[in-house]
Amino acid sequence: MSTGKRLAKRSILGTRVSVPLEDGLYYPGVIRATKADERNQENIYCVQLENKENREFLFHELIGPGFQSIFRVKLKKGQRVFVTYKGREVAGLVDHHRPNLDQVMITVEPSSPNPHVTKPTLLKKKLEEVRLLESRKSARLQDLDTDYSRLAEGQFEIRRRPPSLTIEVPTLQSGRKRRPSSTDDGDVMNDCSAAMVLMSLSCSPKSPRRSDSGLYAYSWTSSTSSGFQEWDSPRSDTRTATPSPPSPLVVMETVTSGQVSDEGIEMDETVGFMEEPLSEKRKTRTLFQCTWPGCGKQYYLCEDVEKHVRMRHLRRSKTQISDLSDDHEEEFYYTEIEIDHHPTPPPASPEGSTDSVLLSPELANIYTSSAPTLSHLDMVKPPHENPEYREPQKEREQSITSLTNPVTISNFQPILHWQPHPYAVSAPSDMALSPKYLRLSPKSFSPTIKGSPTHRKGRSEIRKCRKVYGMENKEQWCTQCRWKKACSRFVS
DNA sequence: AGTGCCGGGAG
DNA sequence: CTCCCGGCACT
Repeated sequence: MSTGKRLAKRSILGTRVSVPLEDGLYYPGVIRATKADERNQENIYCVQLENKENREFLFHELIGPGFQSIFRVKLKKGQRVFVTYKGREVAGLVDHHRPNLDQVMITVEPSSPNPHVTKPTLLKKKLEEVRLLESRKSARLQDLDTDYSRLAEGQFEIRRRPPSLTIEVPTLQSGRKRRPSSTDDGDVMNDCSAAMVLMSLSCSPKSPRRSDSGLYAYSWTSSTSSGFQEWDSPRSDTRTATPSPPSPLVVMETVTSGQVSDEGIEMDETVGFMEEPLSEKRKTRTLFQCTWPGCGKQYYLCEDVEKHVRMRHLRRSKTQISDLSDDHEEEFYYTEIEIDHHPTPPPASPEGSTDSVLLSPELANIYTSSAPTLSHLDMVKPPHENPEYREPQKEREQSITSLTNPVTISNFQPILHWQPHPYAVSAPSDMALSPKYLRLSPKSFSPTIKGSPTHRKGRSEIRKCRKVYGMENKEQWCTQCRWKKACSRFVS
């Protein structure tokens, strides 16, 4: 039953974003104007900083709803961030960010307006729980706070989960308590401008790689002539000979247990962080896989894969390696993967002794991207199969469709559902998630992934937020979907 | 059983 | 209004 109606779109102007300044830190600002840069096929955004200064940025530099995801960023020490602590937002400074562990250590000072912060507190958060922008809270959220105030004296905050962006699953569904996601205020922008904006990304994915830091983790391009290595994918029927961004793939299923670590550092010590639920529930084996395009080497040990990335792909000499102890750039180029009951051959040994790749990149990709369940691959359906998908932003269409090599998306497509790991949610998958972008190259979405058993027509092919983003990324759903209303994003 | 979303209730 | 969800149609 389709209402056939779409929500009105809102102007991108006024959108709050985070922008990188010279010190490598991100600062809040508001988009005041945009202009097209034809040569780059990329919009230029004029952003007004808090000090009223206006600066210009390219799309890919902006972090915010509809723009780049925070997952793309490696947070620097001293970065001001916002997290939810015991039901209320607090501001803190990043102490250390370990992308590979999806771990951000944040110091929160008692000066924070959050009454729960009575002493300097070190919080361990997952990146997805970290916001660069302060939330504008609804009254409801505040109400929730009072509840917490009453309850928080004891251990209740453990039972009543602190709000978080974390992918929530059934527990939150019960009762009528609002999911107090503080991203809510960004949702409008998500819905309204993501398509346009992500599209813009798709046009110029040539993110400049900053040499000084890992601010831009990815340096990739959609052009086959980019000099990037190519996947030597056997899926020859599609144009998969595509340079793929070093797409850090995901494996970890949504794990929300990290939340409880809101208690601060003491508690953090006692809280199993991520690995526990998975390894317990399933007989899985954790491997570390290089996500550099065309590589896919796997190692048992984290340090091995880091070494591999540094030396082989980042081309750093040993002396450099020692210099870069705080750089951690290599962390962007590998991911943990878990293999379910899979007769995997023994992983490669550390760099140097053998270079054999355990799995072909493609195979590895599949495992990685869909380790939780291969069967979900069949959910990933090309947008063109949604006959009624409409374009909100006509004016962008031309430049987009002129993209010669949109195939890249197909490489990301499989990861879509498995975003829990922040690095998998970064730009590439955002692009793929964008309806606009999806429409670009329908052919590239042909179900080349094996293990897609169904090709049934009809309802199952309707792309709705739940299907596209999955339950675990409910915060990315359009508002309508979250309210169990007719989807406004994938209109059908 | 899973999904989409209407209709309607709570606040 | 916003947010949430029971329940039904549909697959």
